[in-house]
Amino acid sequence: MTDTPPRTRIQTRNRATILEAALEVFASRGFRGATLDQIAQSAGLSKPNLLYYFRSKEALHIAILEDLMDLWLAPLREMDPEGEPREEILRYVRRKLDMSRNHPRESRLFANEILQGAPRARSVIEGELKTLVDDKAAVIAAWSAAGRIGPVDPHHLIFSIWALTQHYADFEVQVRAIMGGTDPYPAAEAWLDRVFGAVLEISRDAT
Amino acid sequence: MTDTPPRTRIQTRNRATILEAALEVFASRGFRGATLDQIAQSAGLSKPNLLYYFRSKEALHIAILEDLMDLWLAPLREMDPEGEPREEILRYVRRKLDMSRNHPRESRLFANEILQGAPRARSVIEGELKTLVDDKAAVIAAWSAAGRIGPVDPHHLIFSIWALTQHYADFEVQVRAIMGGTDPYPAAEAWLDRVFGAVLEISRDAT
DNA sequence: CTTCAATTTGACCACCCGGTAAAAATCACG
DNA sequence: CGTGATTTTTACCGGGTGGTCAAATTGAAG
Repeated sequence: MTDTPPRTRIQTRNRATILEAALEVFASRGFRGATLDQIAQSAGLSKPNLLYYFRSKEALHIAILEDLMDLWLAPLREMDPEGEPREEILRYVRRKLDMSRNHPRESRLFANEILQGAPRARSVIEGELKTLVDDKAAVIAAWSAAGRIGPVDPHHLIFSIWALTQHYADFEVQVRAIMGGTDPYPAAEAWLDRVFGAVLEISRDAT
Repeated sequence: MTDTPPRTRIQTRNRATILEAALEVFASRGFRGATLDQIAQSAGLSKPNLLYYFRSKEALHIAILEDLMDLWLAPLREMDPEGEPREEILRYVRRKLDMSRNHPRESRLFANEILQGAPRARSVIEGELKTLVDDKAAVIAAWSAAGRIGPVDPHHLIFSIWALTQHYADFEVQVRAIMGGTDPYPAAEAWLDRVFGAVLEISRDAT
């Protein structure tokens, strides 16, 4: 599974440079749209030299995807079953929105992969991701059943958080075209707080 | 601007077949990822024959995009300033979710285009789309100011509707991986009703 | 300075892909 | 059936792209 990790300083440095460059190019052009020449040039290396570090374009893309998943799932992992439900969920929303703001390329790369049918990430999604989501969905369901938050469909709540937060990164061009020069994130943060605040509210006509 | 419309029966039939095939392929592989051979084969034509109907790959993609926009914007256009605010918005949500359900390929094609920075749709987005959105946002803002719905940020409300509904089409692979074999749409419909119902609710601590 | 391994380069290749040209086949119509 | 326009096919091309290979260069260590 895990091949021998990079050894020398040159290896670690160059692998990092390549991954950074590849993230940029893959995110903005998609897998097929990206070329090894572009990535190599953006990394300041020659194409054969790049291929010395990563066996193939595919291997490079997979490496990025693997690096990505930890970062990507961290906010959901941090959701604490022992915490205050409403606060935990709202924090997750904020952390996820921060991801869109601070890592838009990662978001777009991931979106690209899913859009194409997840040809290279399918196993992670059906495995690690699904497990984590089911796990946290159970937590949320318990909170809901205990009346500590309003009645929610846990899975669809999670989908909503993903959709709403990632939208600002994935559809950035559209958002910016409509909002003009303004930075959308401050308003988005307030808005998402309001949306999920309202959804988690315990129904007023409860006893 | 508009070139001479198709004349003969063969033209209309074949153009339609090609557009259908191209929608399929572009949606699932992206612009760069799609090949003319795939599209031609999927349409049951030879590549040169396809190029007899559309001058280039780019022209074909643009033609699809143009066809798409009317369909895509129809639900928002239908939002009636004279209608009952809450009902109008909730209907828009439902219509948009129906779009994801019945036209997932169109949704993914569009998502692909935006993700890549809207190289071929930029003008439509900055023009037609922005105008429409600003228009409807003003309507929503008026409703909100009149106290007929809760206080909302109209633009971000619209973004939220787009994000939540399109998510089920664009990230279908992920949704299905997590939900298993179940059709997500029935639950999604109920959930989105609940989400936007809660958001539009007039604050309980109003006088 | 030597020496061996790690790294980088330059030259190259086979394949794919968008697009063209021109001949061949088909169609519409009198 | 004849004829001119429309449609389809066959053969082809040039550029781009992922990937290879062997030689050259550089780095680490005694």
